[in-house]
Amino acid sequence: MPELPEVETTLRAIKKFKGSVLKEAKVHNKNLRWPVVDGFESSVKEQVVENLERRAKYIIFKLSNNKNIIIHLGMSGNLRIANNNENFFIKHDHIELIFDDERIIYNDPRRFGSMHLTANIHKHKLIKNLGPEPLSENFNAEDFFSACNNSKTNIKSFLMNQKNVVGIGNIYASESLFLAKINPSKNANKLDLEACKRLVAAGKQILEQAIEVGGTTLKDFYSADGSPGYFKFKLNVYGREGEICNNCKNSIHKTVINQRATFFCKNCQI
DNA sequence: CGAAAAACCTGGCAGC
DNA sequence: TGCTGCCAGGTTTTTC
Repeated sequence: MPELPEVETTLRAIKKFKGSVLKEAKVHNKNLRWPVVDGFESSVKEQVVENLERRAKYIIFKLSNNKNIIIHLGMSGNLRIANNNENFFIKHDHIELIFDDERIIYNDPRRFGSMHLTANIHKHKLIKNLGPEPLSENFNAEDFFSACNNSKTNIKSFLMNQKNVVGIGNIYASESLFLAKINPSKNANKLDLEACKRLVAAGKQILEQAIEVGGTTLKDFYSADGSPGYFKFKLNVYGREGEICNNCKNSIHKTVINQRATFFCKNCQI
């Protein structure tokens, strides 16, 4: 389910566990994208969750023993909250993080996600090479423009590369490029500063709006299949092949870039 | 080295 | 009803 807004929405839903004691973890299936380390359960047992934060698409639990749990949801992962008096499992519930009254359940059919334990977040291999947060000042037109200049790939792949900016996945890449009126196949090094300004602004706007509507789904967070996500966000191009462009009334086209479905308007996006 | 393709998995759906 | 093939919101690993 996750691009950055969905991860952020998930984080906000579980933020209430900050300050709580993680009584116990149960790993039912350790075979995720990478195996959950041996000793995970004993390492996190009875630790206070001192902070809950997000970096890129990773959710990070800071524990009182100075260890950190890192969670990535992959393509199909989600977290949900369940009451401990409901002994309710569904297929692909892999890990439980159990608190006094409630527990957080990690479910992931495709197991592209993962859960890690590390002492130093910033040295972790999945974290250390990440690019700027899209909603921060570190993601700005000037720096993005100079990075684009040094790239030979197309702008859509460039935008989805987490070294250049984090959090933008396949859906919001198409949506951002539509809003910025840039053709997804265009070489990154062909973008001028004005185009970069539009794209950076578009990316921030899309992500902020998606987070905003994601927040409205929080009330559904308890239901097993009520995962917050894309269904509330109004998409201009993604999944709309053959439909009418909301801007110019030509039809939306679909192509494949880097093995990923890509949607755009040939008329609006130059 | 950077860029492009393959790989990791399961489930849902269209088409036969 | 099956069965088959294709598609899916990510990112690492392998190949060129």
